[in-house]
Amino acid sequence: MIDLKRLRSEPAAVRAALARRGDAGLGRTLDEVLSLDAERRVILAAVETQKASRNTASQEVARRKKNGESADDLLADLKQSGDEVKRLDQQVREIDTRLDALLLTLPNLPHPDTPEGGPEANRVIRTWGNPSEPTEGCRPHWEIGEALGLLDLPRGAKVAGSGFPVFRGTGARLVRALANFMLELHTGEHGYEEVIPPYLVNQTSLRGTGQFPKFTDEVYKIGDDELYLIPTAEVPVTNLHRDEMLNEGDLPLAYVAFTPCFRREAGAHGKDTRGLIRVHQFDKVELVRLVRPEDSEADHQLLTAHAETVLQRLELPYRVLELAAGDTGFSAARTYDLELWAPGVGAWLEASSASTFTDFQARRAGLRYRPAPGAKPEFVHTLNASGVAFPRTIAALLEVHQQPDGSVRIPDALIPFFGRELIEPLS
RNA sequence: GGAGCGGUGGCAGAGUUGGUCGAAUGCGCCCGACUUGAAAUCGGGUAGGCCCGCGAGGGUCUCGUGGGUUCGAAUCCCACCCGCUCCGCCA
Repeated sequence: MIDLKRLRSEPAAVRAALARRGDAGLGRTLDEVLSLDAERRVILAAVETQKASRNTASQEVARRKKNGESADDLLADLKQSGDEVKRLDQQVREIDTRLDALLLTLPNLPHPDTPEGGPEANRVIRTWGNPSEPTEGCRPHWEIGEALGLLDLPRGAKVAGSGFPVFRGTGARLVRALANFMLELHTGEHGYEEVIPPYLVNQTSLRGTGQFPKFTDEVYKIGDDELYLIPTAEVPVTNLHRDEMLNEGDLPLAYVAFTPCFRREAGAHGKDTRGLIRVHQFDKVELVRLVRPEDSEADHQLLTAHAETVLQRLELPYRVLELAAGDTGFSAARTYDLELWAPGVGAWLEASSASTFTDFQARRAGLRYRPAPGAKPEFVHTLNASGVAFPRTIAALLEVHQQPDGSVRIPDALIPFFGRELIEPLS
C-alpha cells in the first residue's frame, strides 16, 4: 500500500515513480484515488461537524436527565441530526471501500536507482564463478536425474499432474541434505531464527504481502475453507507479526523457513517448463527480515549476500541482476535476482529473488514498531530473499558438477549433510 | 461437529440496571525529586487511526469484526471471526 498522505502532498513525484513501471493504467487509478480522496475529505468535514454538535447536545441531554429536567425539546433535533450523520457516514463508508480497493491494486514505488525500462533493462551487477560454455557431453538435469535415479517426473505427473516432481532415493536424500545445509548456514552463521509456519494461509495474510487482490490466479485455493496454499514462505512468515506493535529493540527480526511452495503458474505452460525449471510444487528456504526503515537499504545488501553464500558454498556460478523498474514485482521497491548458470540447458536460472518492500507490506499488514519509548509508531520495512529455491538449484548442481563418467560431484560444503562425495551412476 | 466461557490500551486486568468511560488499577516505559551513583520511595506523564491547522491546538472514530436499536452503546440485539475448557471424531 502506498502512502495516501504522500500521494496527496506530492502527487507528481508519486505519479512519476509509478510511471516507471510502464503500466499506463496506473495513472488513471491515481486520478481516481485522488478525486475520491478529495471527495471523502469534504464529506468527512461535514459529518464530523455534525457529530460535534450532536455530541454537545447529547451531553446536555445527559446533564438534564441527571437533574431530573426535561430534554424533550432537544430530542427531536437530535433525532434529525442522527439521521443526517448516518447518511453521511454511509457515504464516507462507500468511498472508503472504493478507495481501499483501488489502493490495494497500486504497486510499490520503484526505488529511484532501479534501471529505467522493462525486463530488457535488467542490469547485471556482478557475476561469481566461471559460467562454462555447454560442452559436448554436457547433459541437462532431467537426463542426469533420470540416469542416476534421482528424479521421477512421469510418476509425479501421474499422481498429481505435470509440474509435480518426485524426488526419490538419492534425489530425496539430496533435497534433505540441501535443506539442512541451508538451515544450518542461516541459523548458525547468519543469525536467523528458524520457523515452521502454516502452509495454508487466509486471505488477510495474502493481502498483507501483496499477492491479493491482484494475483489470485497464482495461488491454489482450498475452496471449502477459504484457505490458500502458500506460494512462498514469505506470506506466513511476514504475516507472523501482523497488527503487532514491536519495540525498537525487537528489530531487526530475521527468520528462516524451509517450506514447500505451491504455484499455479497459470498461463506459463510450454515455456521453460522442462524438468525442474518451472514446477507447481517446490521446496524453498526463505529468509525474511523486519527492520527499521533507516536500515533497510544496508539490510538488503546483507540479505542478498546471505543468499549468495549458499550458491558460493555449493560452488555454483551465478550472476546478480538488478531488476529494472518495469520488471520489479508488485510489492517490491528493489529486487536483486540471483541466477544460476545451468550449462546443461544453457540458460540462467533464477534461484533467488532478494527484495526490499520498504513500508509497502508493512502498511498492508500493520507491521509497526515504536522507534523509541513513548515515540509515535512507525511502519517497519520488510525484506525477503530465497535462500534458496530447490529445483533450479538442484538442476544447476547436477549440470555444473556432472562428471565425464556420468557421476555428480557433491560440493565440499554439502558433504557433511549428504554423507557422500559423489552420486554414482546406477549399476 | 456439539456445549459452555471469553475477546478491553505495550502487557495484565476492572468496567455490561445504556449517559462526563477512550476507559479504574497494576506492571512496563518517560520526565522530575531524593541519592556520590543505583535501587527503593514519592510526584507527574504515557493508546491508536483519521480530518482540519504553518503551529499551538481542535474535532472525530475505535473496547474482536460487521450490521442494528437509541438523542446517546465497551455496556442491549443480530451475524461472523478468533481463543480457552469439556464432549464427540481423529493422525
